[in-house]
Amino acid sequence: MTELAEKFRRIHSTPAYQLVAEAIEKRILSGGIRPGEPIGTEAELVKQFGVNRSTVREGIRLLEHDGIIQRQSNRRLAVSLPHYDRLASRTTRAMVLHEVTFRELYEAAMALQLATIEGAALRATPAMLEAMQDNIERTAQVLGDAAAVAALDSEFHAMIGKASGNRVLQLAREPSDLLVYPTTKLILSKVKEGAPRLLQAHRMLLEAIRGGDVEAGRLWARRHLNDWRKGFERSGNDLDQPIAGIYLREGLTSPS
Amino acid sequence: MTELAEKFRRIHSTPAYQLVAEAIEKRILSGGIRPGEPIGTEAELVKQFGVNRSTVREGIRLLEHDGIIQRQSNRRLAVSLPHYDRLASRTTRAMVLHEVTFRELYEAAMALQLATIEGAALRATPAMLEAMQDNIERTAQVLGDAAAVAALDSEFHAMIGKASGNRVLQLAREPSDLLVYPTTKLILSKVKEGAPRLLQAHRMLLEAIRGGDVEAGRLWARRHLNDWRKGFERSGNDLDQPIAGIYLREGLTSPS
DNA sequence: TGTGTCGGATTGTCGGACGATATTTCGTCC
DNA sequence: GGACGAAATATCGTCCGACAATCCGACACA
Repeated sequence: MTELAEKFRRIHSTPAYQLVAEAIEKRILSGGIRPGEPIGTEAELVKQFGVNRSTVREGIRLLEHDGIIQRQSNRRLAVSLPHYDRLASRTTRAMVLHEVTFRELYEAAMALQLATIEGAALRATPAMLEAMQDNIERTAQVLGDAAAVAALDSEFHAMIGKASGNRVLQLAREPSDLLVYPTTKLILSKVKEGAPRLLQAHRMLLEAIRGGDVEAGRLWARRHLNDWRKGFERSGNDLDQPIAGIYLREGLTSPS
Repeated sequence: MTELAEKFRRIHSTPAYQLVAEAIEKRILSGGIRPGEPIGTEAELVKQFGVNRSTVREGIRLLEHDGIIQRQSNRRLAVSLPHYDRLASRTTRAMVLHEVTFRELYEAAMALQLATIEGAALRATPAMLEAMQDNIERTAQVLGDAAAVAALDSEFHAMIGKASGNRVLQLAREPSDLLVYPTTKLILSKVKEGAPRLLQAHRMLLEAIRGGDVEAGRLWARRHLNDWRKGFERSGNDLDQPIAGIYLREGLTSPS
């Protein structure tokens, strides 16, 4: 090959449907259309952009998929706030495909939990505390049922996330949670003393949050997650295995 | 209306294009088709699913948008690993729409930075260290240019992320980084002593990582981010303002 | 070996169409 | 005049068929 004196930028023509999506997205992000406001029917967009309806449809599908627009009961399109679940499940998918290991998950979850607990201890509202208390009571009543306890555990941690009052943290945590807590069911069904320990940890966490005791919160969060790790290993799993296997076995969590 | 004794679950037929997307996605996630392998042409998918090409196209657009399939030079569709940037920019977008505040960002970034530094101190490879050293030297040479320093700062932190060897952490961090570091430019151009302090922090961080000194790493990461916060406030901004404003003013970072 | 040409395959875009639903309009009846 | 129900309308999901642009591979040619 002869050496190129001047390198040319790679030619890249953007297809029309992407331009449509980007145009709408830009308008939304810049605040031109606020969440809840209608975005116009397909026919109107066809007229405005001067492209075929098929093209418009391919474009809006992308935004719809991202959750920044939504069809309301009218069937008309309206701007909406993307819900966390949606993003989390995407990220989770990426993690599966990238074959990240449980160790990576554990490490990240630890950092995020500690920060979340801290936020919750400082900012939890009485209503949140009450909801968590309720969750704990329900957990106590189904202590023998691994699946039920796992589900309540997941709910409990989601509550802490909400109570932290930090949506960035919540957004960062959710994908990991989506992977960590499903394995809890697996662990609880194999490790007998798991459920009582989990309940005890939840109780102490709530107490710490209620008292605004950051240090106690961090301590128990650490213990709680370490319990998870020990249980994970004791139930015959290796922290360095990729998450894909278990994740698939447990079934995909597809939020509609 | 007569009262319904039994409430029926709301009927909800999933549109065909979504079914197409889900079917392909499931096959990919379960490992049926590995990254790099072709997925078939549109015509083939039309035959297999028994729906119209328009419908197939709407379906594959979604997966293509998520980055789990890609068109290769053949124009044929192939499975691919979703790149982090793509997810990060989605998440960033969500943060803007949800009007999260800089304080939330700061808090989350702090937790994630500390964890990342820790991982990097334990696992950074010589090649990564060298790249970081190079970044520092380049930074020293453009110390007067706020934009250049900010870009190199962003690069430096991306390197730490990679060096941490924890992809979950990286995935969690990237969206915050995408929002924190752009504001660095703003800060550096208003706070004179910012650039030298930033450089100093980078030097100490690298030293800590090189020496595997976790505590020093955490210390300097904390200082570094606190500098960012102080600079942010000193340049006339309020931590409790939503990120939307500045983010838009600085322009959208649209990858690809 | 490197270059022009041709045919087939595939995609991006288009125009038009139909049935199913939800919304609106409007006439009827009290 | 207002409530009610039916008809007209709007909108979406899906389908069909079509065309140009582009890419790939093969083949001839220098």
